[in-house]
Amino acid sequence: MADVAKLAGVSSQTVSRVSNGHESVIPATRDQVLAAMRQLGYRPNSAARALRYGRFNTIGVILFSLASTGNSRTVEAIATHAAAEGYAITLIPVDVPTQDNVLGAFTRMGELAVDAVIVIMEIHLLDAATVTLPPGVYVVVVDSDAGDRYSVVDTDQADGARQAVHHLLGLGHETVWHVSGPETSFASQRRAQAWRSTLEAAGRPVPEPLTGDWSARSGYAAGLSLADEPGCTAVFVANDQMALGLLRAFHERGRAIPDEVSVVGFDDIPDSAYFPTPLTTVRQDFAEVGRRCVQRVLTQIREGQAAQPGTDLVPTQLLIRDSTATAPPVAETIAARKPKRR
Amino acid sequence: MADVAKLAGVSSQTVSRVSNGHESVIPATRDQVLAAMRQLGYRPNSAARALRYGRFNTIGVILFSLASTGNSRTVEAIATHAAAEGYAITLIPVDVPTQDNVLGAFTRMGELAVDAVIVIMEIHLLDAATVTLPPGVYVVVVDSDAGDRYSVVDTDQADGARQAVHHLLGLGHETVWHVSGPETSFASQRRAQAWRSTLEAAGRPVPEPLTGDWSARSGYAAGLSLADEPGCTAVFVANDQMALGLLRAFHERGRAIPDEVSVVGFDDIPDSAYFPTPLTTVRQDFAEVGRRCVQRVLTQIREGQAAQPGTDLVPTQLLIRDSTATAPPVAETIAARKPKRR
DNA sequence: AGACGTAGCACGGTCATTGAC
DNA sequence: TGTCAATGACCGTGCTACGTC
Repeated sequence: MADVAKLAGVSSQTVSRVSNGHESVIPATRDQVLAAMRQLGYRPNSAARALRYGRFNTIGVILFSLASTGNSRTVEAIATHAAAEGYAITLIPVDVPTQDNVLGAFTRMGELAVDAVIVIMEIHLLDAATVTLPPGVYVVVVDSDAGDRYSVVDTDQADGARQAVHHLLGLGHETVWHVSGPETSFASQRRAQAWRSTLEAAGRPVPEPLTGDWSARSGYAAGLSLADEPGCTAVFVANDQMALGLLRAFHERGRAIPDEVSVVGFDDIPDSAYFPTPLTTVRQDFAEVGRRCVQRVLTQIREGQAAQPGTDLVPTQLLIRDSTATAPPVAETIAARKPKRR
Repeated sequence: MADVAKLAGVSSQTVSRVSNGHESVIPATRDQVLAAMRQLGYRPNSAARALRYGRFNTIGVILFSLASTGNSRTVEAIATHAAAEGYAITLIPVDVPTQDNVLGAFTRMGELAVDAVIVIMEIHLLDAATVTLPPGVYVVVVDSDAGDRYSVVDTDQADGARQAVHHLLGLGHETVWHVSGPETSFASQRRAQAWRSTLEAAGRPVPEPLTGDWSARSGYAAGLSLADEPGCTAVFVANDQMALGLLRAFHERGRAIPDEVSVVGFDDIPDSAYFPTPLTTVRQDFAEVGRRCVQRVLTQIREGQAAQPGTDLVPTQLLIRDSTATAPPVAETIAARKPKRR
């Protein structure tokens, strides 16, 4: 900075005023300073600034994986909105979700230059780690049921599942099968719970759910099982990728979609409209989730105090495409299917 | 720090010694200090540290979008490897790839607390922005042909495309059609060039390529066109998502895969093994790309000087699944197809 | 001599104060 | 009165140099 001041023939004071947009600098002087900055390739040292102001203008994001569409789209939205507010995003990946690694991430986070943290993970792994969270760092959690302790933003998983099941029951299906995500996922749990309670509320039988791991591979495996299940005419799959695998399994086993079996997914990934059968699915608004996370975090930073615990639910929307149709007559279903088995 | 010192009954000197792992501290004292740190939730101020050391232990990543599988997987690998080396990742998203926005990203980057930058984008937009890159910040570029000016890491796009075309020609296909990505993408350009030159080297006719935008939607549109193309028995699609759309278009038009038409994709996204026809595709090792980026960046930081310009190519691998097969006899192709048109 | 305290400086920028033109 | 120079305190940490027991 002293160099810039010397080159511009002013004091370092004036350089500081210029770089912070202070008003009481005459335009001619300002231009001179700016020219000197450009010439010397000067950039204000953000560490010094942060040290002075006590803020880093950075938000940390802790997550397990960017591999899922949901996470990467949420992170993108967070990064975009944070950037618009002058905040940068620091990613802290936790590759294997063990207690130790999560603790490590928080410890590292504690040493990092962040003003707040957005956590995208299952909250039960967060529990034990909580104590090590440095005070004064604000937290917003995504994909969690910890609304009683944290500020939580999430998709309204339950309502999405409810819409899916209602849609299928409304088409005349006796009941709805379910392929869930992994048991460790709260999103998966909430979708499964809502599926179950909606069926129970309608007085329908509740079939044993199948468990997948979000991957197309696991959806394919589930599909092979369900194709042999008598009376299965409707399936609610907990995400679109598993639905892709399931569609293929049903196709291989000669089960026509949607004529014999209706399928509903979850997420609305861009590809789902181009699955072999365009998929009826529950749309998640990841961008909105990201936006609200940033908004909540910034509110806390600006007000200087933690937000009230509570859950902010982003609505979902059922997109009806071609993978769902009126239920076939019961007798026909079982009779028609049997001969088709290898 | 003074608080910790007071609580532990030592001087701030000793606290500093403990937190930096200095040797001449007796274990008993060290434990006392550590206990005080835990009790007070003390974390060393990284701004002050950065100010002292002149390093931030942070790498910036500039990118357009996390939406594509490739980008998000590369970023994840970067974040993981950087974390293993004690570096954090700061994301700088550029939502709309205009010259202005890229310039803005670099300006912001200049003010950010980063020691180096990894740029994931088409390099021609980088050209004009280059001048504003602050000196002393090291750069590694992904997905670019700027190996003459920058340190570049990239998938060996050309070899991947060559493998795909050779595979199809080896199956007896007269020639290979191509659905490319957007013209603005260098990855797309290189795949298309290699496709063309491989055909030319083999003395085969080069059909007019179709242009998509990486989306399944655009692949579907291209598929509808190609289904009407006489003599089209083999298609090399520039990514898997477009291949998904293309498969559906071909299916709708009654073109059997792989019996009538063979299809090869690019990327090997996890879903591609569960497409309606399991896709033969060129596997990209995104994790390795990310790893090498971090390695290159850290080498520069540690040696304190920019790397020699040059391109580091990560090999690809052709995965043969079920979407490719021996070419049908020429006469049969055209004859068999015609009646199937609506 | 080993373990630890005290003091002072440096890192780079911001801001308040004082005073000059 | 407005614009700017000069000076020094300050942010939190790390390190050197010395001192003490």
